Amino acid sequence: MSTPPKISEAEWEVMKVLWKESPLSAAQVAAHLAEKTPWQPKTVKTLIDRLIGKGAIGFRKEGRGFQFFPLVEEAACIQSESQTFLDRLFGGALRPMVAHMVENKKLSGADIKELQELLRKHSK
Amino acid sequence: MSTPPKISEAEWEVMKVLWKESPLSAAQVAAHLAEKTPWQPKTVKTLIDRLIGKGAIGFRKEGRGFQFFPLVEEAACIQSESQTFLDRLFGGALRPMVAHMVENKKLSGADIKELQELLRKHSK
DNA sequence: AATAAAGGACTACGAATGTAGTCCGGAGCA
DNA sequence: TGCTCCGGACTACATTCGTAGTCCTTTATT
Repeated sequence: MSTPPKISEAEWEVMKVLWKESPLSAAQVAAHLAEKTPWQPKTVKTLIDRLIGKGAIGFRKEGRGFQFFPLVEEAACIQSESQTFLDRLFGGALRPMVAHMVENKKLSGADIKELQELLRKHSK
Repeated sequence: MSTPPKISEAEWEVMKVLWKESPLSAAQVAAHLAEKTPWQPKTVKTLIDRLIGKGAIGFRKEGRGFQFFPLVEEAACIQSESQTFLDRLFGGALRPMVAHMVENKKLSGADIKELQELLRKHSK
């Protein structure tokens, strides 16, 4: 898979809806987002159009309208966004970031155990 | 200091220079950035102007020119950027992000030890 | 069949961003 | 003392983003 396109903040919300459930019509996506945001259906449609332009989602004619679905994987997008973010704030250094986050966000005991497990596996 | 202003990607580079060493003249900042980026001095000056407008840096007249210095702390900026980022990509959940990063970025043994230490302290 | 409703295509428009350029005033040089 | 050059102030301009609106066509309804 090629590099995922740059997805803006608002567009990301659309992608999250489609990653959770697809294909969906524009109206359905708008309905999902209406629960979380104050966006008008037209706004959502614009975001969808732009995502199509970026190659992030695809569509097919289905009955009276179109159905939209992701063309890029969530994991790949997270990957590239995380990379950009890390480079920007920490020059790529993960440790100070995790330190910061561990201190400011609470983690469940299970989360911590999983992280410790991850670290143990990678410490060799 | 109140909430740090929103600092764009290019502006962030300027801040990093000033956090490392300040006060500096515009020309000095431009010189530092010239090593890392292809930006013209005028471009750097524009970024500095915008950062002043946002209240992120301050200045004082010093001899023939101005000296610039940060008004916001690096830690505070990192804090707020990290939060935005986490909310956007992970709905605020730290674990999947760290998992992703641990698997994709290599950490030094010392980094891992420090992280484990951090987690241990927070696991209670 | 005429009309109303639903959805897609195209247009809008201001703020932020990346990336400079122009013009002007003061400091130093000839 | 006039000219030149550095740095500061203001201006420029294409893109992207957020946030919609308008208009046209296709479909369902009476």
